[in-house]
Amino acid sequence: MSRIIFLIDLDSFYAQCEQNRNPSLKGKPLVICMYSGRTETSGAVATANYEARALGIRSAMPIFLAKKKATPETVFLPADGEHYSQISEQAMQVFARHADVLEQVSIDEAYLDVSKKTNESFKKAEELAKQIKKELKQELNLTCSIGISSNKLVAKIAASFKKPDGLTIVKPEEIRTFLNPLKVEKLHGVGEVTTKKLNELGVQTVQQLSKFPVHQLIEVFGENKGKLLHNMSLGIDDSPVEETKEKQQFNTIGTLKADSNSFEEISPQLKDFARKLIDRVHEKNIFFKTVSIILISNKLETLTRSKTLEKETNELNVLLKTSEELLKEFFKQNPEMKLRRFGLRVSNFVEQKKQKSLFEFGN
DNA sequence: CCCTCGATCAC
DNA sequence: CCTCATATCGAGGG
Repeated sequence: MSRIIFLIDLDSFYAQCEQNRNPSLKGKPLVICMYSGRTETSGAVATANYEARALGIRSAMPIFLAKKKATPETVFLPADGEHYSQISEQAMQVFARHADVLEQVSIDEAYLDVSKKTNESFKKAEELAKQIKKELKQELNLTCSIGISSNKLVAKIAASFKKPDGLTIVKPEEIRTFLNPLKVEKLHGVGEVTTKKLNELGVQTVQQLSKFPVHQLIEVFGENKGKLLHNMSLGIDDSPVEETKEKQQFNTIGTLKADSNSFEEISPQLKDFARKLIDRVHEKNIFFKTVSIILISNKLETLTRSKTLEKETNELNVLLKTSEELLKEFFKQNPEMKLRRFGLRVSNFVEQKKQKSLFEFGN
């Protein structure tokens, strides 16, 4: 029962979208930015196209730093999320036509289980991947990178192996050889902190990780992550490609005009965010039980405070009152703490209670 | 098993 | 002086 899994990644997606609606941008370094609105250049890079990456500009980089690296012809544009979402939906529809199961993991990435469609043949899988690339180019003028293997873990790494417009196939018998020489940080879920800890244990490569005693990994990283690291090092990942599921939380966060420890100064933003979240709650016809405030200090520490309600709700007033209380209580405990950013979250969603029909009532 | 909160990851 | 949104884990306390 071997599977064939694709991970498809749309290349520097936001930049491609912008270049398609304004072809004069083609060939130039292009940087798509999330501006925080505090100063002219405060914010971060969302996407840099390959010409901009050649200048050393990377996503998540502060905009002012990107500007230092930019050449005169470099173009900076604000992100237009609405537009990218629309294009993303169309791309996902192309993928869906060719998948047994489609799991969208972000605006520009999706896993496809194509085991049945390809009759478990990697030869057919390669043809299918080329067909998807062709349709994506013809219909939306987009390029993508595709990784193919027998599980999600390896498909994901394979997709990053050659970019942009790449296609990398790793058959089951090639997995160990493919993974062994890679640095541990190539594994999904191994970021800066985990890499540092592993390096301190003398583990740099996936091969070294595979030889490291699993019980010791569990001691250092806990039950779940320890086992996960061990399995990943062996190329083992049985997690299924699952139809994209409903979100379990909504949050929205923004940067304050100036650092503040005043409830009154933050209140307007709180109200604005509460309305935004309630709109989404109503759209999806759901109820939430937990309200959180998200606080980021001027020292960039993240704090959260939350309250779980007695009863689920979808009311603006309840959200407002609860989050206001949380924020007031926070400042009472931490009067000196200046906040740079502030946000709200609703979570712990409950299925909407349907009215029992009269018919059901009697039974 | 539930709640709270911080940490980590990665888009 | 560094965006925004989501999921998952673990510890600590019920």
